[in-house]
Amino acid sequence: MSDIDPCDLPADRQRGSNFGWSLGMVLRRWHEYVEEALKGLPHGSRGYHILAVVVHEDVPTQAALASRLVIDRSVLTYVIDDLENAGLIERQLDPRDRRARRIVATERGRQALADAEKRVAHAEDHVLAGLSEEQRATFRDSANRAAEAIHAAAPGTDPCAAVTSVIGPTEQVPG
Amino acid sequence: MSDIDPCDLPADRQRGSNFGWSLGMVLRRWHEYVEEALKGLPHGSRGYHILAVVVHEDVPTQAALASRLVIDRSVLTYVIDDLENAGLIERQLDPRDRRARRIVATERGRQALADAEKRVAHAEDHVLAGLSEEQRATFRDSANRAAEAIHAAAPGTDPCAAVTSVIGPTEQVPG
DNA sequence: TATTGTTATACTCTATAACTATA
DNA sequence: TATAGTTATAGAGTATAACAATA
Repeated sequence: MSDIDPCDLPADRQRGSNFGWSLGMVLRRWHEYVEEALKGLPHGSRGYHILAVVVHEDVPTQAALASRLVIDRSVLTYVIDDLENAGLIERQLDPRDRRARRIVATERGRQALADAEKRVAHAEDHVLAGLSEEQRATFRDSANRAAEAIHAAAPGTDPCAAVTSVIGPTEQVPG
Repeated sequence: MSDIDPCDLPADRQRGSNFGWSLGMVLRRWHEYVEEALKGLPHGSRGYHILAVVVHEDVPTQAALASRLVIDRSVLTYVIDDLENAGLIERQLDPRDRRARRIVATERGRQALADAEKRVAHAEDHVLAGLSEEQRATFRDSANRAAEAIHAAAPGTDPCAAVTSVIGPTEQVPG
């Protein structure tokens, strides 16, 4: 905790990881391809994620939806505005809690999602063109698993406090 | 090319991919952890990526460095400014082309990088805590492979034109 | 007093373009 | 004219906080 852990890294990690850079590259390209593929869907990939959860999962309120997707509720407001204006979802009032809004997809929204899912699947295969089909499947699966673990570990918590105890607040620039 | 490809998706992809969301989750957490771990290094993870390439690879000019990392040269300018002010790198003049600047690491810069690499490796293991050690290694490797393929396929090209021909400019919102 | 959802504001990144000095 | 590097500006995306209605 006080010093830098002199743990032995495997040889291929001695010379520095570019994992973060690689992830950024892949995500950037994913974004470019998917935004292009989802033109016409309000807020593109963000609207897609929201619509997918609304259709495939049963989320009671807007707040729960925001928590599920780890986005701010103030963002959710205007994305939902535009999805609703496009006729893809509806805000339903909860008679038991008049503050809450339940978001449900319209038939048109379900169709739009089905179409979007095909497009996204195609785009993703092109983004991961450097991998074999089997590697793509494994990569997808690992990404989902890692993300769910992150989400489950700290659903809305600030991770900085935790990591400080692991990494340690030592000098950064020697000299 | 004209219609939506009715290709058969595997069963686990019928109900929609959350791959992009997952990648975003992982990258966000990576960023949080690594920025925390690299406090004191100018520009955090971005300075780290640049320093790593400067130390481990032989890049002749700033422009080549920007191309290698796929960042804008105008961004490179001020990051390099701060890395240089911290004494981690130097701008060397090329006697054969007085416009060009060759970026080289100082001894202090190499030490800072070695320290940063240990911290980043630790942080990454925590980010991927949901995966086994073997899965982490595979995931890293796939990310690097996919990113290099993306970089090699279009080093500086706009991918939108290409994807349009693949996805097709069909209707997005049915009705 | 706490929570749901909305609105308004500020801040950070990034992309873009203008500028200089060389070639 | 084209390129290397620098500087300045505008836009998008995000985070934050204040607000009204309800619990």
